[in-house]
Amino acid sequence: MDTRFSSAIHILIMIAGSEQPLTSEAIANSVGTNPSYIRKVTGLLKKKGILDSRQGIHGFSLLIPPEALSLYTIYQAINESDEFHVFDLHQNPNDECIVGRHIRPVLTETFREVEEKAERQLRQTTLADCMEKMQKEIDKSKTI
Amino acid sequence: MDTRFSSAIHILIMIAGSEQPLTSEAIANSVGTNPSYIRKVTGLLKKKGILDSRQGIHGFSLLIPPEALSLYTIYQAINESDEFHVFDLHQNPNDECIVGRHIRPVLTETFREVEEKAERQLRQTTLADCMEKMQKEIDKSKTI
DNA sequence: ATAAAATGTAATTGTATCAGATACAATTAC
DNA sequence: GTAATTGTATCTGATACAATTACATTTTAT
Repeated sequence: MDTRFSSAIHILIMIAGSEQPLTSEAIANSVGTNPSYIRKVTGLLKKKGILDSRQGIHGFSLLIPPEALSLYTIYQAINESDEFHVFDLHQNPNDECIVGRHIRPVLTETFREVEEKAERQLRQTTLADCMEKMQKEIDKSKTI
Repeated sequence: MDTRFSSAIHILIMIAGSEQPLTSEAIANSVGTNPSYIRKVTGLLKKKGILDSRQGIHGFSLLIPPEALSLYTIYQAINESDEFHVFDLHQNPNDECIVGRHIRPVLTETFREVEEKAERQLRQTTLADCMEKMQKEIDKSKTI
């Protein structure tokens, strides 16, 4: 199970919503994992210019405003890829068979049509949208 | 890499397009894998009522017309799940932290919105659509 | 009936990937 | 200079998929 994307959103919501600087240990405590894992994920986000951090006593800071940070950008950072793929193609279709010879472009195009729909939704959802949803959840829990 | 969905579509195009009965060995030859793997995949498709097969000399036969067989149905069969999931949630967010306490519904809802877009496209794409695309590929290769 | 052919199924191995954990070097703030 | 914290590498355990092998079961053909 790959939960890095899920964890990344959690991490970014924390960083975006905190006034005082957070340590990887504090974040790990909330995410429910260990500090090293947090650093691994923040390292990926840093590579993409999403956040900044420095060694020593410092903490993490967002470089992109939540309203401008799409989930797609986060996903790309985590997967270290500019392409968004949900489905994998089988690798050795046999060219000697007519189906094996022509299946690749069929699947590539068909899968792309599906992935494109998901990608569009990821592009138009921002970290701010997630933070807004979370605020509603918090409000909801208070009134009950 | 999970290529069962990709393989399943390949298998079903072959079965749908063949006049004479196919063996798992013949299918395996085209997909580029081994007969046992084909039987594992066809076994899943059979469970869902997508195709039929019998031991002995028989072959495989489609039970659902290609025009009525959506990729979503195939995906469900392969993954043995009625739910369509692209993203996994991290498992141990800490309830003692306000973010950890409320992150689950936020991510569940956000991911569902993305998955729903992909799901819709999978539902409205049929095996017949894939076969049509393949015919176009075949025609294209003939004219060149 | 018997043999051949084919699927059904289980078990094993190889391989890749992810999460968890630990350790330590590098860097910064005080 | 010291303490705190990130950066990074490594190791382990868990999980999942593909490939392979083997064999039981069932059906067809002769």
